[in-house]
Amino acid sequence: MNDVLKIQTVDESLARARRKQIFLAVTRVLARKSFHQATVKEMALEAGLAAGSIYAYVQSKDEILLLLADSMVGELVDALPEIRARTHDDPRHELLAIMHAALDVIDRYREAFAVLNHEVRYLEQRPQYRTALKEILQPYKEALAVPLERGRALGLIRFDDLPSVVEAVHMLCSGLAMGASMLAKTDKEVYWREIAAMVEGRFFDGGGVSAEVEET
Amino acid sequence: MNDVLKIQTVDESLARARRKQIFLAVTRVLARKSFHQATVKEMALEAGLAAGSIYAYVQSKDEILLLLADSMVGELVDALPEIRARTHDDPRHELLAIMHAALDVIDRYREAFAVLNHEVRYLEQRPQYRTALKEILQPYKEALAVPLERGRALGLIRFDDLPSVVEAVHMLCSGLAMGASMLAKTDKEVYWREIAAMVEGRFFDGGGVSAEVEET
Amino acid sequence: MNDVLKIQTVDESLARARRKQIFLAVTRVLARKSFHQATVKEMALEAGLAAGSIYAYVQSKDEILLLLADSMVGELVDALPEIRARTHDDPRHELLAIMHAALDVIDRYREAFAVLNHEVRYLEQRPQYRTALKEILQPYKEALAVPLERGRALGLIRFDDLPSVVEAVHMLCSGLAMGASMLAKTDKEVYWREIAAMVEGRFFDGGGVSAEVEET
Amino acid sequence: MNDVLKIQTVDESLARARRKQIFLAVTRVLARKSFHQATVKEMALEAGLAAGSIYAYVQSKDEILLLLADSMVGELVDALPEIRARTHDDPRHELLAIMHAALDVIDRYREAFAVLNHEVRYLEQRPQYRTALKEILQPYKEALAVPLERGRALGLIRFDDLPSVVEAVHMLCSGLAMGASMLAKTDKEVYWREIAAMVEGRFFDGGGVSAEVEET
DNA sequence: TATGAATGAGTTTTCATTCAT
DNA sequence: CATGAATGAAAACTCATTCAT
Repeated sequence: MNDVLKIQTVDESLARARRKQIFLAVTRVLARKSFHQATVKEMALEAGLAAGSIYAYVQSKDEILLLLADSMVGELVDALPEIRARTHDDPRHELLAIMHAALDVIDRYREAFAVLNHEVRYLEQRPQYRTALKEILQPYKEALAVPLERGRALGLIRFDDLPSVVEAVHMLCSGLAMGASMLAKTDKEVYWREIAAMVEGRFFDGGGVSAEVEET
Repeated sequence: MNDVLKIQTVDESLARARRKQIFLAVTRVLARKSFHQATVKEMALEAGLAAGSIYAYVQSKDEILLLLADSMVGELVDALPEIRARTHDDPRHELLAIMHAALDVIDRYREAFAVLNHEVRYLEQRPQYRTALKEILQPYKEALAVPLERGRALGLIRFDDLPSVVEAVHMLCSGLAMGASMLAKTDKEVYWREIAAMVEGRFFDGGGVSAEVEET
Repeated sequence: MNDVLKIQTVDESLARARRKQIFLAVTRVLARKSFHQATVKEMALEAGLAAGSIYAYVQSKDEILLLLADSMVGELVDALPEIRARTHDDPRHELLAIMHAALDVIDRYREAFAVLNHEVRYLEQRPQYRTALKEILQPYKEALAVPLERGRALGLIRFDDLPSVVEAVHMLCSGLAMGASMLAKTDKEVYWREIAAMVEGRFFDGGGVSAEVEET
Repeated sequence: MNDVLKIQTVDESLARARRKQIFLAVTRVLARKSFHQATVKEMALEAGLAAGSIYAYVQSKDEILLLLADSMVGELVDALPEIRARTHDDPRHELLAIMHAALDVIDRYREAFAVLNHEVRYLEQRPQYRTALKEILQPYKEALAVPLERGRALGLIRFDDLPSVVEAVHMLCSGLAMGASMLAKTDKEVYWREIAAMVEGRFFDGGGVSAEVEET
């Protein structure tokens, strides 16, 4: 959980549970309605809270979007240790595994992500949200940076500006995920396999890990 | 202009002009704000109309989205005669040219299209809008069907279900356009060239018109 | 037609026809909707006029109610010569015949009268309308006054304050008409017959009854 | 309080109090203005609520009319136990006493009733309101049915179709009340005495309870 | 912390009225 | 006089947010 969303909490673990509750509830609501059609009350009730109680975890309706982003990044970050253990410090494997994990999260919370992806445009126009979002995405971007940096150190990949490469990888993930969500299940698998190959080719000048990725 | 949006006006040419005014105004507003942040009043004023006057051309705020779709399809349809003249009944050329024109329209009204693309999900949940949208998109889909049908007649392309191929082509266009809008100008050109090749390969099993398309 | 509703008119007979048109149209509309649910446009169109044209005959929506009253009184007044000829200056006959004619008019334009009867409360709270209404009803009340006065001159009826007796007779008519409109056709005939007897008894034979009436 | 008007409140006793507040406030407002001239805000403020708060107790402005009906019927129903105790199961006494109580309620909330009586026409054209109104009036009509049924069982009164007799009695009450509201206090007493006699004569073929009724 | 009634600013929408043609 | 597009004031209604309990 990111600092941005920490509000005075006596019992941090309870708060964590509540935020998860809210996140899942909002996800469910967004499968039925747009963010603007959905009311705060509706989301609170779906989360098992009273109308006003959600404001103990979020300062405004718009901040619910930040909570969404934070929760998704949280799920991804939780998966990192296992990924790192599994990929044995191989930067190529690690990058692809992280991307795959990201795609999984996005696909799992498809509607919420779609909404988030759309609303982010307008959120970013307000400095406060721009900053908050940046902070929330930080751990995710750092996770992507690790294998990229190591790959550069090992001479497997060449680039000057780390942030922009990270950004490119991220956009690739979200773009793909959104595109993929329009396709049928089988196509999706094929699609991702191609993507893996493409990423590998684009960023690492060939290699052969893509075949393994799909199994994960 | 589609029947769906005809309201009460007798002087159709005035109404046509007003709708265009509104369309352009809304496009401008959506470059600044989300559809839900923007008020009807704001859009009306931007169009040079008084707050309530927009309701002579649209029955509700949501119907403004239909007007957007209708106007975009209108621009595309207006370009068809020239395309048909230029492509001399060559189905491959014609299909690609229409797709290119569609991408142009989408790119020209980028923000409006992004909004439309997002809101359509919710619009389609309401039967009245679902029907209206279908009617509005009809001419565009028919335009795509023409070269596909002719291609099939000439044995250049093989498929059973026309509507689903049309749908696939359409999704390709809108998906690409949305993806492309995230990229820089130069990348976009490359992107489209690849697309053209891909479409050609996918739908016509090889050929060589993609190079010409990009010049258009 | 009463002065109150005369607006600058080049051709008075055309204007008269238009007012009748409007009156009948409004009557038809009020059979379907309440005065407040009905729009000025709707009433104008029903009368075969364009939305704004009705304002050449009426200064505001509320004034349409005056037009209604004026038209009804007009129909009654038009019937007077025939009534007078028929009743040969017999005050009892004449009074009853006028009341009957009034009931006919009210019954013919039932819905319009019901609306008028309801709205009059609020109309009368505004001095301008109070005055206008008074003027409009003037000819009708004068018509009632004639047989009453003659009856008094002939010693058939005794009262001091003419206006309050007229008012009482008028309230009897409108009250009866409204009550009668709830009853079935046959009952109505019986009802009116009883009324006629009652009026005659009350005003012309009863002696002391008239004294009570004027106090009300 | 009828189910039709139950909205979202758990604390029913608070809601009950609020509805009474609103009822009385609206009654006061309708003494000054027509239902259509009065704004929802005005009625809410008169009830000591903020502009939007009234919508926690009523779903639309029109539903305020249902609340009026419901409150009036409520007052009548509250009076029933006492009436039944007082009339010792004498159907004639009981029917007249209920009618008298109904007339009292109508007279107490004269303006509100007049408005209701007028608007009901239009309300009943919409099925939802028609049903709701029926439900609201149910207890009142049942109350009238009791003595009528018992009277029939005792052979004091003869009829085939209970509902239409109930309807007739109800129309008598409301018609009378509306007519009576035009008259001065003293006349009213006389009027009611006559009514009682009439009802008794009409429904019970003679008897002598009318004299007692007026004292109540 | 949790609740949910109350708030009132903000939006959509309607429509009586005006006025240039 | 007639028209009907345009106006904009006014109203109903919604709902994010607050706060006393």
